[in-house]
Amino acid sequence: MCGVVEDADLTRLSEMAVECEVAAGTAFIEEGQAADTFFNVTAGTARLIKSLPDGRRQIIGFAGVGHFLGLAVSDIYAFGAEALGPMRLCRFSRAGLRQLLDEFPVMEQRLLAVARDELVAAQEQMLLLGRKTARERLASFLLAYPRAASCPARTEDVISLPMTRADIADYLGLTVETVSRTLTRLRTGRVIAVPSAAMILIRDRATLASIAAGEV
Amino acid sequence: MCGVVEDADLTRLSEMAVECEVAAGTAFIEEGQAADTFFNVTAGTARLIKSLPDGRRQIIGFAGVGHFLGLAVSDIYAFGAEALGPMRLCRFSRAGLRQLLDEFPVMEQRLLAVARDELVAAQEQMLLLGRKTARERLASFLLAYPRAASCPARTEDVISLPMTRADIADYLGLTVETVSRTLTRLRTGRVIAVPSAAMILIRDRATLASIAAGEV
DNA sequence: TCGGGGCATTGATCCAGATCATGGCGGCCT
DNA sequence: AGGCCGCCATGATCTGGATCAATGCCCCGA
Repeated sequence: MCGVVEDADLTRLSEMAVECEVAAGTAFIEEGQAADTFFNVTAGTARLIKSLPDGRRQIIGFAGVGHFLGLAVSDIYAFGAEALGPMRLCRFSRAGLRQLLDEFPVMEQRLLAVARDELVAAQEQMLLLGRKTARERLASFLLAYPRAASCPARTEDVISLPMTRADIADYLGLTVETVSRTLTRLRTGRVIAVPSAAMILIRDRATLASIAAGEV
Repeated sequence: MCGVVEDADLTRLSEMAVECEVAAGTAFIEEGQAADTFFNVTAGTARLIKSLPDGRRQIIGFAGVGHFLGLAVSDIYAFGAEALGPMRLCRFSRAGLRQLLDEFPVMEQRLLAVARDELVAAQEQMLLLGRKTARERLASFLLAYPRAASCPARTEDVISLPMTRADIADYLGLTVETVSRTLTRLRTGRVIAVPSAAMILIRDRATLASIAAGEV
């Protein structure tokens, strides 16, 4: 689970934290390992991954600045986390969380609100993964990602993607090839522009929204 | 969002509730409508549905006895709910919830725990919908459904299904035909038995678990 | 400036599961 | 008891996206 808290609490939190940096690509949470610590992202973005034994992987989300990671339900991490690029993290013990929650009861409400938001997002993603076409998935992603990411793009219609095509594919339940082809078709259809691989411009938001909703 | 609370709170809750019955098939929560009330299931099971404009639907979960429904994040229901069979419900105003939470601060913690459990389940379902084959999806469903449902089957290996094949299909992101064929193959392979359409026996749990994990 | 390695794109072919079509069964209502 | 209707099973065919296979491009380091 991950989420955002207010600055006031973050200050108090930081007193209990150990700051650390991780290099690009580092897997700093491993699915199935003992969940003794949790993290707050202070710089960079992580991909959150669930895997099958044969290597198939599903990215269940991306965690940007401010998000909490590793607040597992059980004693074991339900998913892994890997740095998309260089990251900065604050590391806490789970005991520290209990202490903080006792100190700031309002935190409980905040965590609940965050969990609900994530649940809503997860339910939307189930609809996407279960019933949408590749084209609809990409359109939905391009519309929803900027909101989900903590650092929105420079303008409304410029999307800066810190992840690779393979990550997008694993997030949308597709293959790299299909993501690439589908983006090309959206580009050909003048719905988006792709000045560089990591940057996408929305040229026709209304059409993109229609596609995302399955109306085209 | 839905979940289970303790008897003590349920007693207090019931003082604020309006009991009501709904017939099989009734859509008692409509996706997109104003979320002014919420419900607690006291008998029966509901399917929770998200739909696309053209009629495609994804069932995001099943809510059995004890589950809360309609605790929307926004003022609008994020998904609909329909009775699988005749149901009994307790109806509350959202104002009543605020009142209850103030009265029992511990409720907040409970709701958080419930939301987390559902989030974990939702993430597991994302892996299923994004990356598993039809066979793996059915195996996972047969193993996970009895735990998710509040009323477990008579014995460990007997699963009683209150929903149709179409519901299972919409839950697993498949078609009715694929669900039917896949169950037939599992039956032929002696992994399960299907004495009647609504009842499934697990004959080889170990194999079913291997299939669900993607090892076969 | 050049070379190499990791992305990304694009093309050709394949296949799991969707779609289309039919028949059978079981429960329920009259 | 009979008939009807909704659900389930199964067969035939189709197809969106996966898989297999090159090639291109960009960035970075020496």
